[in-house]
Amino acid sequence: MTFKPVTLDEASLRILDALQQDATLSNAELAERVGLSASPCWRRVAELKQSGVLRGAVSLVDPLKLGLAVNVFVHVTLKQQDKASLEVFTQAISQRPEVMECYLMSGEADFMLRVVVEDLIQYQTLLVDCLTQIPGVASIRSSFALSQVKYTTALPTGHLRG
Amino acid sequence: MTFKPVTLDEASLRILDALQQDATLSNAELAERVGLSASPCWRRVAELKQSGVLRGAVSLVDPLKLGLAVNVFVHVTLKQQDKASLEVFTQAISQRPEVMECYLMSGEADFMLRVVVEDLIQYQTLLVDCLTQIPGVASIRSSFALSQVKYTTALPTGHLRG
DNA sequence: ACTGAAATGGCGCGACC
DNA sequence: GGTCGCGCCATTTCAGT
Repeated sequence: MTFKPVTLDEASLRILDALQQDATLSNAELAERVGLSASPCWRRVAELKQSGVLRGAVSLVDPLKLGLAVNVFVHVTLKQQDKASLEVFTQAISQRPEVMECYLMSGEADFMLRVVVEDLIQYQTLLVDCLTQIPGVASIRSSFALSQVKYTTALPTGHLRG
Repeated sequence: MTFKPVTLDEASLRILDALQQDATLSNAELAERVGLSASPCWRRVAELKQSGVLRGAVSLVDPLKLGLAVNVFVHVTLKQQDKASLEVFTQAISQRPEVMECYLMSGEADFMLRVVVEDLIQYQTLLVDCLTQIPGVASIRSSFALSQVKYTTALPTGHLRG
C-alpha cells in the first residue's frame, strides 16, 4: 500500500517544491536553489524517489496547441454501487486517453470525470461509443468548461511545515 | 495568443507521447524510442519547445505520501458575471496552493475548482478564510471525492493521426 | 550528516553529408 | 534526416570534518 505518509524536513520540502515546478533542474541547480550542496541534495532526491514520494517526471503539453479546446466534466451514476459494477466502470474508463481524471464521488453522482476533446462532436462520439456502452451505467450528465482558469500539478506542501 | 494549433507529423507525436509519459528520457533514449537518430530528434524537441507545444517538465508527487487524501470539488456561483467579478475571483483563487484546478463553466455554476487538502477541517478553513471572503461570491457547493480512480497529465494525440 | 574535490562517462550541440 | 566528434558538465564516488 502506498498510503503511509512520510516525515519530511524543510530541505526535502524545498526539493519537492522546486521539482514540482521544474523537473529539468540539474542536481547542481537544484542544490543551489534549496541551499544544499550537490551530494546531500542528490541523496535526498534518491530517497524521495525510492520512498515513492517522487513518482516521476512528465512533460506538459499545451492542450490548445493540440486542438484540445474543450474540457467536459461528466457525472455518472451506476444502477448499483457494488464492487463489481465499480470495477467494470473503472476498467472501461481507464484505457480511454480522453479521460484525464476520474473520481469516485460521495453524494448523488457516483463518478466524476474530466474529459478533454477537440469539440462537441468528438465528445458525442465518446458518449455514445464508450460511456453509454458500459454495463451498469444508469445516467450521465455533462458540464462544459468555457476555459481553464488554473491548472497545476504541484501539490501544496505548506501543511507539512509550521 | 497561444491559441493556434500546430501541424505535427507522426514522429513529433511519438515524441510527445513519450515525453508525456517520462520527461527524464535522455535525448538518446528518446530518439531510439521514436525511431529517429539523435540529432533530428533533438531538433524536433527544440522546435516543440519553442513553438510552445511542450510547456516544460514537472515532477509528480504522490498526494497520499504528503497526507493529502481529500479531493474536493467546489462549485461557485457569483452574484454577477461581469468581467470585473470574474477577474477578482480568478485572482483570489490563483494564489491558493490547495486549488489545483479551476474552470470557468457554462450552465448553472460559474466556476468549478478541484481542491486538495488533508482533511475536512482543513477544507473548512479554506472555505471560511478564503472562498467565502472573496467579494461577489453568491453560493458555494462542495462535493467530495472518495478516491482518485484515474489521474493523468498526458493529453491524447490520437485525434491528430489517421 | 554535510562538504569539496576529482574522475568518468554520457550527452548536448554544432558542423557537415 | 543522418553521422561524426568535440567538449562540457552532471553525476557519482571517496575521503575528510
